Amino acid sequence: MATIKDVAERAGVALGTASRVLSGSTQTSPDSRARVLAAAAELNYIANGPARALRRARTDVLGLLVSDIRNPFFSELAHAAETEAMRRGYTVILANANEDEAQADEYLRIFAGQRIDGLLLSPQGPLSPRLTSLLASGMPVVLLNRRVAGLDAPLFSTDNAQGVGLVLDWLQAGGHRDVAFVGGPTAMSTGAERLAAYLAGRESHGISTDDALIDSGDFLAGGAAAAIARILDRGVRPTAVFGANGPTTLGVVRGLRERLGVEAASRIEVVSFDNLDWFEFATPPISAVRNDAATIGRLGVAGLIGLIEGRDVASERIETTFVDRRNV
Amino acid sequence: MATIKDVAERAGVALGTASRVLSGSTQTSPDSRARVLAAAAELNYIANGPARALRRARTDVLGLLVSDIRNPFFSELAHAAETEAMRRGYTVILANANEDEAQADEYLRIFAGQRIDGLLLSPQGPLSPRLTSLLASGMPVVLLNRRVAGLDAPLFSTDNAQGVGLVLDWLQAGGHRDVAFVGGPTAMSTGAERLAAYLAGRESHGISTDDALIDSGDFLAGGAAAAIARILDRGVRPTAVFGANGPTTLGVVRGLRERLGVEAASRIEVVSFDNLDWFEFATPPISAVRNDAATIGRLGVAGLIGLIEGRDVASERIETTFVDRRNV
DNA sequence: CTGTTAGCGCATTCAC
DNA sequence: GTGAATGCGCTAACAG
Repeated sequence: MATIKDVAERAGVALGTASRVLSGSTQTSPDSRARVLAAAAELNYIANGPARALRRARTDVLGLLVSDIRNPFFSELAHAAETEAMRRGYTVILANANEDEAQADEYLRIFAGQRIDGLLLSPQGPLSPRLTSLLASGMPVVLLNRRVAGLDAPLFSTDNAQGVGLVLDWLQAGGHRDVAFVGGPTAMSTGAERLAAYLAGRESHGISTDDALIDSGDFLAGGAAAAIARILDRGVRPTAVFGANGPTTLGVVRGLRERLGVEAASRIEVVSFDNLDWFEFATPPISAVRNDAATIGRLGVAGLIGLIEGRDVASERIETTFVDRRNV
Repeated sequence: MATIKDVAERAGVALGTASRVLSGSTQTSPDSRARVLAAAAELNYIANGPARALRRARTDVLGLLVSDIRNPFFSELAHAAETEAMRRGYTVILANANEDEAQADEYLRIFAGQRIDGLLLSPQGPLSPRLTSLLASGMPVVLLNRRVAGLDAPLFSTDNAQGVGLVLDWLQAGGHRDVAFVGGPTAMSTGAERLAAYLAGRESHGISTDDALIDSGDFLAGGAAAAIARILDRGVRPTAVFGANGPTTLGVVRGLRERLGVEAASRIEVVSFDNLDWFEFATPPISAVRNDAATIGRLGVAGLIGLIEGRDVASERIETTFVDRRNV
């Protein structure tokens, strides 16, 4: 692999000059500039990132820690974040915490070792010691969609209350009274906020306040199926079910069909936070809050770069829209 | 951030001793070992990756270039690859080519700059100059699922012919004669192989050889919907449709419903290469080849590490299984 | 077993 | 505007 020294030799200039041409801001003569560029092209020169990072004390790499890349919300977010980062000259390292705190911590260690310039974090749980020490070391951090107690960083997140409001309006318009709610872990701000907004708004939307209709899973299909089963076990018979995120709604539909059979399940309307490809094919079609992962990813990266460059960055709430599939 | 020098000072040993304890293979006295470890823990020492990489001329980082992380096949693959890599002491940098050659090339450049130790590649198209020069520089590479002409690297891929065989058996068992096939780009080996296997086997499985029933999209929903529309425009009326990958099947179902209406579409059986969460909810349920992305990712990483460590690595075909949802 | 030293590739400082 | 020299943090080679 060619080094900058090789380039300089071939161009007949000193190493410093080559460096200035290739990455420096300082002026260089048109002549040496042309010769260095030519030499670099001929040698197929690509600067050694680690060496550059060592010298400059920055890597132009951002770390993105999400809970599960297999969740379409996060894969869309990751995709958008990566695109935005690349556009701005940064590279993203993606890590999956698997909704597991220990693994999240391990990745934070790896990120620290790689000397990332900043961290995009969708936290799994409370503030870990490693995260605390990362913050203490001055690492720029932005939060994606989930808040964490004790961490004062800009947050880019869905407007959960607004999204739940759209669902409540839709439920009311459909004349539902007995509505089951399957939420996520209340330890996550997303889970807590969606539940809180639902509880706060149900009465004014003509929805039963019977708490037998409320249960929570783990924001994954398995936990949600178990939650809807528990609700049905209490003897209540909802006419509609609200799943608080994409995987939850998947589990809800599975659970309803297993428990009640396909026929009876098809008489229950399902509505979801997070809009998935297949909702249009369900029986009946599933209406949903469109949760704009791409915007969150894009704004998160922009905010993080702002932080890295020393600017003030404010949190942002991203509005949702609603996809009504009731009468299509 | 503490350096190894700080650790050595605090432990009262020389820099070299600290290095040996922290990452060296050579023996050190239990005493210095304990003191260095204690000092490192107290200082919250995390080795500077770039400096280490510079000196060792390796980064312990693998690059993974996929075509679209939003495709569940790849997000599952990426997840498995990342987990396996971490288990073996490597970090993965994930890049999305967006099914775009120029972007793929740009990422190869970034990978080269980061001095990754090896590359997991799911190629987009033909051999680009940059890929050629990467290979020429001795970069270890394994191919995931897609072959590329002129590149002789170990390939870890689905057994496409075997998977298509399972579909053909299932179609025959269902008594289908008029079957539409919606494939992907034949420039991709995946697309070409699935089509070839289908064409080769259809006659012996009692399926019409009318080529009006065959068309191809881009392995994305949009292209597939257009392809099934073209097929219907030719006046043929299939009783079953075979979608050659997950997004394709999504597009097929959309296209059928748009074109024929929900009622008529529900009388057409759909079968898919790649098994998606929602197939059980479709009307009628969609049977599918389970394409084991996780195994491909895991074996790919294992193979790549083998290459990096100088071992011989053989290509592997991963068998598929079939999820029959016809009579559930 | 341990201390000392060189140098990985680069950006940058200091002379000129 | 350019050349020479320095050192980022670390590992490995060498000498003891």
